[in-house]
Amino acid sequence: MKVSTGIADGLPPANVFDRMCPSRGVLEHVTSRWGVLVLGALRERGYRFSELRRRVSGVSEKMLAQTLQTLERDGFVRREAHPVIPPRVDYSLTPLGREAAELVAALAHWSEQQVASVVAAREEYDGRAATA
Amino acid sequence: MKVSTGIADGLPPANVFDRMCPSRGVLEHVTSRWGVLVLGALRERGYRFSELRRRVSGVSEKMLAQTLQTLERDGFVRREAHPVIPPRVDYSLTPLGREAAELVAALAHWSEQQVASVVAAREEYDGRAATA
DNA sequence: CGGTATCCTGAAGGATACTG
DNA sequence: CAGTATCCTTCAGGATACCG
Repeated sequence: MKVSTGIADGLPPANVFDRMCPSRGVLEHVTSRWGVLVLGALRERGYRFSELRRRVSGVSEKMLAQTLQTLERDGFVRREAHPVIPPRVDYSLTPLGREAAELVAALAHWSEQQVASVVAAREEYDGRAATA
Repeated sequence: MKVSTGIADGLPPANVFDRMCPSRGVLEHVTSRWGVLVLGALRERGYRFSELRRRVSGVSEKMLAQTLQTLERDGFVRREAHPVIPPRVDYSLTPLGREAAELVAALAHWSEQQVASVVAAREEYDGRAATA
């Protein structure tokens, strides 16, 4: 255990982005690589930790835990730990988290709609670049 | 100059995210650290390179150039180089880019609105964490 | 099961110098 | 002015091992 980087010791951020406007940090969290995917999954229903791990393909335990902690700390995700054996922890969206998830989903949905246009634009660009 | 990493040689992406759904790449670009800020600035009006550099505080020449190239390649930004001395290059949004900018701005705006709630949630969380 | 702790690497990105 | 080239640092994040 090294000294503290800030926040809750050893936990997620405390990075350089924090020097920018604070809303930027919020944006960072919800649009982060795993943030979008976790919010996207939780938009449908609540999930347990390992359900999420399978649902969000490719995420490591570490990053899932970290992402969930960040989103929980920001008030977007509610964590319910059931004191049973084996342990069972449920994650779901708070009302605030649902708003975030809807906005992110809108952006993600738009991205899917426009992906063809973007690919076309890229080919046109690459074509010009090669010719030039 | 090393071998090619893919795209237009030495240029921006070709990263691991590309293995995910392609719309993910689009999302990445528009929500990237400098992507949001550049789109945000260009939403108001067109800018020249060094105007943008001053407008988007903290961005390095390298990252601004890279961000603009990525956004241009995706078809979000139009680049107009005027063959004069000294050189003059204008950047502006394409219609597609404007759509992206509006959605990102919506998310950014929401983040600003909710920043107080988020900070409150964080303090509550940190308080519980410290007590526990 | 649901995590945490540690180590390590690859990629993002800043600083600086140079160019058409 | 509007970039490109190069070097170098920082850090997100994967692999692995371990714990309540």
